[in-house]
Amino acid sequence: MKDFTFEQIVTHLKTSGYVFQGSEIYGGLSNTWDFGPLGASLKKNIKLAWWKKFIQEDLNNVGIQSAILMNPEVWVATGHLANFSDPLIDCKHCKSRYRADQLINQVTNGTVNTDEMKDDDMVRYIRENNIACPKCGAHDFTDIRKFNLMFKTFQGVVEDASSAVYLRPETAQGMFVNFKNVQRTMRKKLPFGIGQIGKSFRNEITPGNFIFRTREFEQMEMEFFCKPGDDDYWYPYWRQFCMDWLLKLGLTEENLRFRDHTPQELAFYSKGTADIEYKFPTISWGELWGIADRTDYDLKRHMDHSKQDLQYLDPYTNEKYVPYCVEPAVGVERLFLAFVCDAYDEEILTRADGKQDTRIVMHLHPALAPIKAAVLPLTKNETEKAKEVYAQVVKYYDAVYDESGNIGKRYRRQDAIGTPFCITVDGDTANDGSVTVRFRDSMEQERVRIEDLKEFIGSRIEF
RNA sequence: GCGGGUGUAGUUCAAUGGUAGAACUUUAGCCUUCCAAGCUAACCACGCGGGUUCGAUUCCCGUCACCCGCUCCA
Repeated sequence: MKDFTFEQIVTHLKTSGYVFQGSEIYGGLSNTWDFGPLGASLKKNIKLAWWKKFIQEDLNNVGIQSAILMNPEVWVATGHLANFSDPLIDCKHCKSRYRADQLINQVTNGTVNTDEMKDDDMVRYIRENNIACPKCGAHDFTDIRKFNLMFKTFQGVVEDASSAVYLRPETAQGMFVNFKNVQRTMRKKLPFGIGQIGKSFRNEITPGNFIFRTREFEQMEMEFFCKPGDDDYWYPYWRQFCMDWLLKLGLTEENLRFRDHTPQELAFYSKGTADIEYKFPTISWGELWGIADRTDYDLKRHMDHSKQDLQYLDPYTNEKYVPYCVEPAVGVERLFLAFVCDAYDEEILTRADGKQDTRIVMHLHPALAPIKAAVLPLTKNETEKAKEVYAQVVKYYDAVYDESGNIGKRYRRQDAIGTPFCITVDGDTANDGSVTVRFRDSMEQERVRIEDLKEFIGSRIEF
């Protein structure tokens, strides 16, 4: 029924104070985006909503905030330092780009084990076996160019190898390396989860689709630890929990689906991985949320490399074991985009004079709306009273005050940015102490006493 | 990174080898007063840097950014 293009929605976000191009006055910087006042508020609300359901309201779970910069050994342990760099080669003839290991695997049908090969070995293998470009058949490849997906920088004043550090490519490792700290200080028994929200950085080869894939992004991840075997219960549990959360916040069911990874797709350490995908306008299905059964892979790797014992002593059975872990990981910007795409609508209205005009409305869940309420004096006679009401409302909720233009225009402005409630102060307000609340979605109105506004709004932004 | 396309006010579109017009938006005022009305003003642009030229927004080169295709994933 709704049929808008991705571009339409992006334009609206850019022109209404949600998202700006990064470093715009300097001509921008590729694939960087800044969040304006509304975008920052929406992001904040998404994160609050996640934290509330996944951490605050869940007896088992706790939240942390770990450092972006970590000891580089962490990335040795996880394999990011070795494997996160793709060995890329280009065909000089037709300019196609391949991953050297995949090219060899493809041509040899996997009979050659590239895992053990170094870059030079692969280049030599390609040359000696006269491997041709699958596209154009030429035998003219560039050397391998390493493309490490981790951002590298230096800590301290000296830029040498010993001071190299990396911006984390995922927040997960902050949870794994703090497993013992959290378990001990919070006196946690299995099962329990550690969650966090924070920025991650990946030097993606191909970012794009607006804020869908960027090199700097924010993740909301949880590592849920349980007894080996119990993951058979918890993996589907969290898989469904994440979906329910999205539905509760108003995403359209038809635009959501699970995509379970096939056995061939699974990372070797994973017992199961499911993506929750969202159907974006124009760009269609894209991954929103990954829920993975990571077994004991990460903790074991860290045990090996750190020489620390990360086993859990089960107080009921006195068994010692390395917990299994289920990880729901979601990108904030992607969620942002999904919520906004789902909420965007243009309605055709017929005006009093018979002319038609278009109302842009963002039907965001009130819990997510960047501005909860706009306080509007009906005429300039009510500005003083309206400012008083505004001062009361803004103590509890994100609110704006607007007195410019006629009342209908001000309603429309709020519709376009997704404000669920407009509070209109009129001539009667001073006498009866009440205001008109106008609803974004239905455009209906209700009279509310000023002292009831806090509860009135509060009960409607709950989810 | 490679190939293809695009680049004029905040937005959507014009025009032009002699430095740009409009609509909507925004701001102020009048009028009206519960759904983008009307009137009067104001503000605002040739992505950036070179070259050719007496003169470049226009032609050429480079660069930057965005969009579409090849890889990855939240």
